[in-house]
Amino acid sequence: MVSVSVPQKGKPRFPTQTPKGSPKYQNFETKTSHAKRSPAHAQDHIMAERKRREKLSQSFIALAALVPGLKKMDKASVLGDAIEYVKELKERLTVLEEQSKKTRAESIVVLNKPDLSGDNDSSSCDESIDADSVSDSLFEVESRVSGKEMLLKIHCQKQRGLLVKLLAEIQSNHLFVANSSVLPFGNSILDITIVAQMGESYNLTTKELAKNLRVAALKILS
Amino acid sequence: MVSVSVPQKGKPRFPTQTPKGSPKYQNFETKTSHAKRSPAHAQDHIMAERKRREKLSQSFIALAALVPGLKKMDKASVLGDAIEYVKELKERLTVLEEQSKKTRAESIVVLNKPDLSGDNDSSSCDESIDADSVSDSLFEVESRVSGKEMLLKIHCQKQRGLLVKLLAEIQSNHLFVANSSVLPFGNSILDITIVAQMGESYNLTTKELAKNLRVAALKILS
DNA sequence: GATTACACGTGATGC
DNA sequence: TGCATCACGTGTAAT
Repeated sequence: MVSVSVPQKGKPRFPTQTPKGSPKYQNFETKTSHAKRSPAHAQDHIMAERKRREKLSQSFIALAALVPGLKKMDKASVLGDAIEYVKELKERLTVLEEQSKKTRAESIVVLNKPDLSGDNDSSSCDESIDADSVSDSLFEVESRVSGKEMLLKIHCQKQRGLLVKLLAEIQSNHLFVANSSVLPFGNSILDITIVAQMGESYNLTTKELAKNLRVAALKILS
Repeated sequence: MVSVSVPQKGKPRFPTQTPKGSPKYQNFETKTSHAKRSPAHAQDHIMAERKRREKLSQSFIALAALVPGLKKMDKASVLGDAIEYVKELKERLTVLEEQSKKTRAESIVVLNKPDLSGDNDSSSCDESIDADSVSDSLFEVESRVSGKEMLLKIHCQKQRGLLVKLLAEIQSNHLFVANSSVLPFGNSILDITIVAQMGESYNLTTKELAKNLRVAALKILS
């Protein structure tokens, strides 16, 4: 229950308006040791401090409004819960961002042609597959994701038994083939297009999947 | 209610440890109007207040540590920047969550065009598409040439009569279809792969061909 | 009564 | 010089 502070009569919890007129009379005669201050200055000081406090209180209220599930409206509780909330938000954000990286943003990966769109992955460009050994053999993988379906395009050299091998590898990666097309192109090229259902436990990046497929395809050539 | 304050010694900004030992002696003799308090109680009160303040200050520090790019360590600034930061985190989270929902559940994820503003209804059919989404409509063309064959890949929105229109356009561009595959992908995406023989008089660039195909496809939506 | 929390006035300090 | 910020002690409610 996030309730705003109830208006008090005697002592407002969060004073919306300052009293402004407080007829306080300083004890002007007791200048004990140090000449303290000019009365006008003292009043200015008081007012400034009031303003500062009110600003802080308003910020507290504003912060409390952003934190869901606040039980106590304590300053300490507001701060503490806000701290935990920020931590939680950060955590969720990093998780989601990581997940998003895996599926969406760079879900088009073309092997053997890294210079397709100039879109360079700065963070996880670690596994640069040794394209040297297979630079002569054509093998490109491209994938797109829509919902729980994946569209997989493989453009490669025609090899005997390649399709079965690829389909087996796909299935062992928790991708279940729903539709496929194999088009011969030229003399020695196959253009394979596959629509597959992504299993619940599928969690590979496109790059990882492409690597697996390529490795599977390379085993035939040995 | 002019409170007499005792002079303090140090003034730590964020006191890490409380002084604990302040030998303050109240003016016990002046019970002006109200018998104020027992001295021991007063000391307890002071200590409790100190503890509370320190707790708050520590929370301020902890909160400030979570907010990146903090310039001022003001209490007001910490609160204000924390508020803005929480808002920003929330915003980014909702955006990412929405995006994730769209990717996992249904709808279309347009690759290579991450900035989709069109919020399309997932359940409804694709017969009512306003002009805004038309211009952003997914339509990607990719072509490869091997000898006198062309491999043509078209990734686009599913439209009634689209395939015939495309094939007609292809043929009118001196490309003669030898093989074709049309795979539905998701609810409203078609992935078309075509192998065509390039006629003798074919002399278009890929870009021109893609443009012709796109224009032909757009005519259906009118 | 004891504990907790708050706003207030105030002196000190740094810019 | 002010001006802003701070921690402090204190009175006062509410729990």
